[in-house]
Parts: sequence; structure tokens; C-alpha cells
Amino acid sequence: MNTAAPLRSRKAQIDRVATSLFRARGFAATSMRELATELGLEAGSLYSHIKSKEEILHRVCFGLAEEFFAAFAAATADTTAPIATQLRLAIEGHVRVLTRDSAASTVFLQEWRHLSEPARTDFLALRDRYEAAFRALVQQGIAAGELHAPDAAFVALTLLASLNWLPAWYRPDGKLTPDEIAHRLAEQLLGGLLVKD
Amino acid sequence: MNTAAPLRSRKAQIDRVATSLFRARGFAATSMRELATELGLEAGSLYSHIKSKEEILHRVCFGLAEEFFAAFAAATADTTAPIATQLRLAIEGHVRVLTRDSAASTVFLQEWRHLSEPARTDFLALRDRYEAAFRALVQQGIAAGELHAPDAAFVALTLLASLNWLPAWYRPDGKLTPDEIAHRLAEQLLGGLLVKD
DNA sequence: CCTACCGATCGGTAGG
DNA sequence: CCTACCGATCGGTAGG
Repeated sequence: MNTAAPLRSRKAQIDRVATSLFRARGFAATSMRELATELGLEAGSLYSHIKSKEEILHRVCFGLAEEFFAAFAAATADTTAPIATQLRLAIEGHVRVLTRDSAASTVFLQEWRHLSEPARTDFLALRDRYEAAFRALVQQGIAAGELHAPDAAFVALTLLASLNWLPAWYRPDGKLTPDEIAHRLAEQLLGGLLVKD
Repeated sequence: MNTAAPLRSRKAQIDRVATSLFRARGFAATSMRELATELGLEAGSLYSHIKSKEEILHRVCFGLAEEFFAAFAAATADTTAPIATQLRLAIEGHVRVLTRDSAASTVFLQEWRHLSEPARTDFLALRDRYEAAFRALVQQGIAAGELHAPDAAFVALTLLASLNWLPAWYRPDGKLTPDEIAHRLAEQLLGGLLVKD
């Protein structure tokens, strides 16, 4: 009778282990047999919990997209705050999502192209919307005279690129906490942009 | 008799087409049959020109590594130049290599992990050496009082991350030439670092 | 969750 | 450069 809870946690466990394998070997090079072995069961048994290999990838990619949007919305909720503050909060929020689960983040950043259509197109649309939101914030900052930069698109691209490199070198047991990293990244990346009084 | 030249160019052609497939689908998800079809021949025929699928990846990854080192060496050849100048030249050189062949660059940046040992370890050692060279340059700049930054390693990481995002959005037929992009990236990335007089 | 298995496809080779 | 093929492995399913 009490099967709902164990099933849910088993599925979550499959997602978690699969995600770490996808990061280590890539989605295409990870076999369901490898995943099953890591979980201590047979390959066929996986399919009583999931529908397909891609379903896992789909959940990881779209789940993280949702987290990024939620963090951005929270960072920019107070529209009366200075744009520089909103941008700083958005950077910190982005970093917080990236470091909360760096395996999932890496899969989100690198393995989305193994999604088949139409999921792949949908995913790219979400990513573009997110980048556009960052770009718009930078643009507002320039318009408000809080930031100086010749090209908001360039700024947004290099900003996100710098942040998205984080999962490649972040170690949870490193010297800096995620919040400290976020703070330093925000300082450094905004340092050259802020208009000095 | 005159077989050396055609064979050499056929091999180069295989590398080129394979590289673009590796970028589009990833190394693991690209099949030799797909590659053969794209080249207008049968899968088995590939092996009179190459030894293995991985051999192609190896050539691309290590070939590009060599190009990056050569560009860096040229940029820093004049050790009497200000560090800021050397750093600017190194950034421009890096961008020039990235844009000269953005398919190969993407493979270099994303697919190296499909190299088997010991090539994979060798490759990572090269990448670390390259990052260390950039880091050392930033450190020299700070020591010389030309740059101000709290952490050279942080600067080097975000610098290279910003540059390495370029192949993801660079279009050869875009508005900006590679040199213009390189110049703007250098300006923006060094803008916040340079000590104002 | 397992056993047993499916058809498809993989990288690569032999021999010409 | 092709034909014909190898053993291995793939994602996934049927039936229990």
C-alpha cells in the first residue's frame, strides 16, 4: 500500500545518479546498464521508474531552467531598487543555483543538445529568454546612468559566460562558500561597469 | 604514383567534416557511418585514411592546444612591453584562434573528455599549463602595479571563461570581424582591471 | 525488481 | 575505396 513514497525517492535517486554520470561521461556515452549497476539493480528494472533515458535529461534541464528563472525573479522583485543592486542579486542568485547542484548545472549547460525535438527547441527558447532578461537589466542600468558599457549584449554574454564556467572549477569543499564566491564574482564583474561618483 | 597529396587532403577533409559533426552532435553521438555518408563513401573506407574515431578527436584537441600556445608565445614575446599590452595581445591571439575554426574550438573545449587515457590526462595538463600562463601574466600585472585585482586566479578564470564562450555565439558572417570582437572583448575585460592614472 | 530477450546500431576488420 | 561481416553493446520491452 505504502508504495508512493519509496517510488518517488527511487526515481529521485535515479535522477541524481544519472545526472552525475551524465556530467562525468556525457549523456550519449552513459549507458543505462552503467546507471543500473551504480544503483545496484538490473538495466530493465530502471523502466519501472522512468520512461526513457531522455526523460531524465529532460527533467534535469527543465528543472534547472525553472530554478534560474525563479532566482532571477526574486532578485528583481523590488523594481524600486537600483539596477546595480538588482544585477548584483541576480548574479548571486545565478551562482547559488549553479553551486547548489553543480552536476545538474553542468548537464544543463552542456548536455541539453541531446534533447530531441521539440524539447530541444523549447529549451533553447527558455535559455534565450533568460539571457534576454539579463541583457535587459544591463540595458536599464546603462539607460539609468548606473552602468557604463558600450554594448549591453556583450556585457550580458561575458557576464553569463564567466558565471557558467563556475561548475567546471567549483568544489563544494573549497575554501570559499558559494555566497562568498557569488559576492566576489559580482564585485569583479561589476567593478569595471559601475559608474564612479 | 601521385597518391601522397590526395591522401593527405582526404584525411584533412575527414578531420574537417568529423569536427563539424562532433560539434553538432557530440563525439559519442556521432557515428562513423554518418561521417562516411557525409563524405560520400562507405563506413569501412574511412579506415584506409584514419586509424580510429578517437584519432580524429586527438588530432583536433592537441592541434588546437598547439595553436593556443603559439599565439600566447607570440603575444608575450616582447617581455619589455607593459604587461597590460601583453595581456591584451594574448586575449586577441586567443580570440583569433577561437574564431579561425570555431567548430574545432568547440570540440577542443567540450569533447576532450572523450579522449581515453593517457591522452586525456596529457590534454588536461596542457590546459592547466595554459591557464597558469594567463594567471601568471595577470599576477605580474598586479605586481607591477598595472592592474588592480584582489585575486589573479579569479581574474584569469573569468577572463578565459568569457573568451571561451565565444565559439557558442560567434558567426563568421556577423557584423563584427574577429579582430573587432577581440578588441572589444579586451577593452571590456581589461576595463575594470586597469589602474587609472 | 528480475530474467530473458528484441532489433538496431556501434567501431572496426578482412580481403579484395 | 567497396562488400561483407565481426563481436559488442545499445535502449527498451514482455512477462512474471
